[in-house]
Amino acid sequence: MEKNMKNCYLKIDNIDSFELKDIFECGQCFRWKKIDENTYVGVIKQGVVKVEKELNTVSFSGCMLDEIEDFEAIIRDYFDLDTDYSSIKEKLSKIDSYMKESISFGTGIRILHQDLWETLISFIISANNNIPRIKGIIDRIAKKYGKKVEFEGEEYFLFPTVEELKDAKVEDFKALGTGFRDKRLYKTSQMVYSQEISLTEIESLDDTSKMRDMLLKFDGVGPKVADCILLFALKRFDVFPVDVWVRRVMNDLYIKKDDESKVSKNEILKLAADKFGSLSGMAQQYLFYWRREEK
DNA sequence: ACCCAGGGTCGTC
DNA sequence: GACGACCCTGGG
Repeated sequence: MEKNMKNCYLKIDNIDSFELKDIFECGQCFRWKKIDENTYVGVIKQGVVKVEKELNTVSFSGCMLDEIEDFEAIIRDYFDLDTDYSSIKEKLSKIDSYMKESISFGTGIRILHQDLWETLISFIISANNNIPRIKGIIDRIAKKYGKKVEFEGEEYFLFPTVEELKDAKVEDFKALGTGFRDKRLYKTSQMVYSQEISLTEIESLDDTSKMRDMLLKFDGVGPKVADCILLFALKRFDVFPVDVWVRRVMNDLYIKKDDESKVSKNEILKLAADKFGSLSGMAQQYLFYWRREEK
């Protein structure tokens, strides 16, 4: 282990609504790896974390930056442990039988509270892309620019800080296999570094639509990516990111047009707002995961 | 070998 | 406000 890292450990008993597969494979995050059914290892902002679940007990073993003071606080925040998912699921289940079924499928989902900078870059990469490739690109960025951490005999790389990524040029991004997203990643990195748009300021806002307006100023951030950032990094549970899968599931279940590409986004958003209201983001994750995983 | 789609966005008309 | 282009990779 490196000198400026330290080992941390936390065990939580009687945990509710917490299934590893549901949390890590519902499409919200890209840096968690399955070791076996009961074990995942991932890289978060402050270090490498191994999560193991046995019955209703979850343990977290971390190799974390020395500067962190409260491992438990970091874990509780990242895994959204202070939100009552039982009551959310209960409310959503009452809406209709489709919600009930999607929730019973993804009953252990939690919306992670991920780092804003990392989420911004990750979801710019996600545009017109598939999940395995997105993961590969992020891994290569981390390996080239991020800090190396050794944990249980394996090498991991933290996602690079703004400072660590500021010298990456368009060609550097291109060389990592980002394709046409190279310019967007470069521009956005520069905008963040120069504080042309301040991430700290975005985080300090409480109005969701003002946050969205600021996010939309970054190159490569359109409505869908902005909503994903709002949901996965800024804990705005009222947003409803619409992608091909969500369009598909919403059309199949509720709108029922012959050609799903003819369904307007506004139609979907209106329906979601009416049905799910302030819990739209949660509903979106259950539906997305259900539709993608369930054949 | 060929075609298609993937957690969309951008530039142009 | 609609429409095509876009890097690359895996799967049919």
